[in-house]
Amino acid sequence: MEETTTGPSMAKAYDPKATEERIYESWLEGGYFTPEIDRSRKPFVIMMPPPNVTGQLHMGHALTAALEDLMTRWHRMLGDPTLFLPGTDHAGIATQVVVERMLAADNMTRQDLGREAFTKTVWEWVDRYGSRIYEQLKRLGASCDWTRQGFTLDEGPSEAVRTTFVNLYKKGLIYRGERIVNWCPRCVTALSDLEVKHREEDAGLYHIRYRIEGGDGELIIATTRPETLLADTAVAINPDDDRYAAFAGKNAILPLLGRVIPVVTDEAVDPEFGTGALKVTPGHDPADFEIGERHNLPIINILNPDGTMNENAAHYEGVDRLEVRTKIVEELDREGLLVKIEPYRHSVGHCDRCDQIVEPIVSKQWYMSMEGLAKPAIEAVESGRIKVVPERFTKVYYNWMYNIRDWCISRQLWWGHRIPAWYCQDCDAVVVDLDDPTSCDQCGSSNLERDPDVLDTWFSSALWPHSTLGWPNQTEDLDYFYPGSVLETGHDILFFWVARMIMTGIENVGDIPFETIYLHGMVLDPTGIKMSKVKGNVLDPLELVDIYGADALRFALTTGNSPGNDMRLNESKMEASRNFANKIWNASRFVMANIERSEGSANWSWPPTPEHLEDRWIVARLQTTVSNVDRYMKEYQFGEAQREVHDFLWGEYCDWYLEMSKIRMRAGDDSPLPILAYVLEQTLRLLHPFMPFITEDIWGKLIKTLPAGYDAPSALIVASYPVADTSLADPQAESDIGAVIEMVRAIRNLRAEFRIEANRNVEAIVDAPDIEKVIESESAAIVALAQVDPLIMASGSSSSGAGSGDSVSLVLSRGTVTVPLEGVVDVDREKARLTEELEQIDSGAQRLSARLSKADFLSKAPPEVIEKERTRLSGLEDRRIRVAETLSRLGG
RNA sequence: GGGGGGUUAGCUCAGUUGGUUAGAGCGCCUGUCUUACACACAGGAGGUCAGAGGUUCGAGUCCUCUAUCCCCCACCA
Repeated sequence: MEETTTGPSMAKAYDPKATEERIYESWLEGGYFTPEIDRSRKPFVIMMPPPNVTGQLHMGHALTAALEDLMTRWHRMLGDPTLFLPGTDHAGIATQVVVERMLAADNMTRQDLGREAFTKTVWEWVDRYGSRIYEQLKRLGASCDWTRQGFTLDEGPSEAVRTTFVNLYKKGLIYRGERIVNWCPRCVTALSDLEVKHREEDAGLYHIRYRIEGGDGELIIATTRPETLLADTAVAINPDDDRYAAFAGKNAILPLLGRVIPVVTDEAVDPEFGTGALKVTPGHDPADFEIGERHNLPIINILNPDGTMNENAAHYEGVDRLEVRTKIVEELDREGLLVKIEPYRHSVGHCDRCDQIVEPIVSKQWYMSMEGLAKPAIEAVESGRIKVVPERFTKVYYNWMYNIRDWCISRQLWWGHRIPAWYCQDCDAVVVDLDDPTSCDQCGSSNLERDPDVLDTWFSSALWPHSTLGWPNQTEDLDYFYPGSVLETGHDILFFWVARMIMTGIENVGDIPFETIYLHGMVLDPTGIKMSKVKGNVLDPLELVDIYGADALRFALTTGNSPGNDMRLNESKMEASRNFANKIWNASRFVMANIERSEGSANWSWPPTPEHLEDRWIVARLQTTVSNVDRYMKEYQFGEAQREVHDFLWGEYCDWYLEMSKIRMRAGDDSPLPILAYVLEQTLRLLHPFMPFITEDIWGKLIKTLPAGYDAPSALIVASYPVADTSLADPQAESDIGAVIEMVRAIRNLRAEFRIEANRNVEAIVDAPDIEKVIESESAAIVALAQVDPLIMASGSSSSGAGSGDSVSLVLSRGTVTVPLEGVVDVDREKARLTEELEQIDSGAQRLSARLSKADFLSKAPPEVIEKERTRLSGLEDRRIRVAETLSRLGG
């Protein structure tokens, strides 16, 4: 029997676990995630940044998914054909490192397995874990088109990679060159500049003696990497440095090895730094490499790929370079060649993936020439064809793009897209083609060997917006869905990914890949530190989903979210979000239980016409909310849009309208019910992009209770998003109910202040001539909500009650309410309170009248502002009179 | 060395064409298990919007400087 009052299938608290999976299944069954190509409509397209194929969902993914799904669902409800395309990245180094680690547990290396067996092992790994991240995205409610999911190593994207490589090679924009690169000795591969993270570290600045050949003097050089002296091929000084001018053109003798090396002069040497003399190591320092080129210096490489010294390092062969540093310093010291070691803090490059210190080495790698590609990509943003949200990141983008350097795209890995270049073993030809060549196109030899390297994993990511749609083939998808709408991602991969997509998109397809770039901030832990596995401060999104529900996690991630701004996530935000979900649940339970209790909805007209003042009020408030949400959504201010819905639902619908409706229904008037249902129905639509599961679940229950003529989809996900109806705006109702609310609050305030027992009603005398009718028509609400009994209108009574000292009056913006409280009012205290209020009114009025008497203000401020201020002032003056009257009645 | 961002209530943060007395959540204080919800309800305290100048009739919001924290980029050994 209790069930009839609480709804048959609704528990007292919302249970996400019992709901989410079932709802997601229903969406999949409905096929709502797959758009229908409709040439008459512009589609809304988001490509999800592909997570690592063997990865696990972390908070960054959760934020990405929440924001992207929010936009996707909103556009779907706006009626746009909507594509949210999911996919995964083979993540070259990252994945290879994981599998290598697994092998290491069995004391195996990838070399033990060999290339073929190793890649097979990685593929097994991918087969095993490749769908895990998809399952996790589904748990968050991401409404991705799973029929179009992609993987960077799939046939299509691979064809795109090869086509791009071949095209750019033939245009001369991809080339092979021997130059200095960042080398990770742990990953045993070259890295791009972006994959090197610089970090300040305390180290030493070693001052070493280099004797001049012929015994006439010495040069003392300062270095942070003394071990590289083994590869020195010169010493350099600034041409204008008088101190060392005598040494220019002479030879120095390399310490320990005794090699004779020239002393060269070069502008790059800063006389202010260290001693002003520089050891030149073209093989292991980028700046030195350039000096070497200018002076034709030989290049010596002293490192093996794994970071140990090679045969060029004499007696240090086989020893790791960091160990050599210690040893060589000892040796120099023994030989009297070490002058001193200064403590020195400088930035050291580390591998982005494994954090090992990277070493610059000279090696032959493949490069992509960037300047020409960057130009149209810069133009696309400058012209506004691509919009960046927030706008400030355009500056960061330009800075990088204008100073862009060629991109090292080859990696000495096995996991990835193998470079489609063959080297003829009988001549020096390089064959690059779409199809695997069988013979050399120069000499005809069939003795070809393929380049062993693979491409940087970001090469395939860069093609993502078009490779997933079928490019290089002219597919219907490519034609319809390209360019995409929004590229949403973290600002940390603006260069790695976003900039490169723009460049390759324009190059390959001839058009920008997306119209808007939305960059979100980082998710920080409760103390403001970026979450990272290494630091162990990660909150696991899936664990939070288990505890609070997916809706609560998504809602928490978009609470107060502002584009580009980092945000901290903590449990209290999760709780607040869960509580909000529960609030909706219970309000819905109330509405549905009452529909069931009454005769049902068969006789309702739909949508209902609000007639009662309260109904007109909540419907008008709904319109305001709808139009605010619409504005915020269009401006990508999702945090604000969400707050708008939250505040309306909790602060107006639940706190006031629902409470007011109870009073009418208790009196046997069920006319609020259609309005309750209607506003709830609209609010569920508004809220759906932010909390998809619970809104869909309630929707399914609610629409069953609506009248037969009700016409809307059975699934909220494809219902239309509310549009503000200006004919329902009602400033009068907003103002009138606003006055009623103010009055109820005033009386509650007095009750609390004077500790009136909960069950004791008070008498209230209302003096508000201009809204007397409103108060009378709302008397039932005031009586019930403020526990007033009786409610006396001052004009209709002798106002005798208001004359006694044992009463307290509150002056409101549109009237006065007086509550006689015999025996509880401290007259002196009350007088003090009123006096204080009078002072506040006076100071406010003074400020206002000062402003209003200024000629400048009157002549320069817009008329509506002046009018507003005038109204305010007259309001204050009214109040002042009423407060003063009350005070004088108390004998003050 | 360059660039960007932050500094608003005890805490975490909103506040986007400059315009009433600057908001929310959490926390705190006082009441209440009032038949939707104690994951709740009612009431309350709490802010010279980092500091100093400036522009303006009017500044949390625009400009300059200062302090402080964070992030990014950069081949100075």
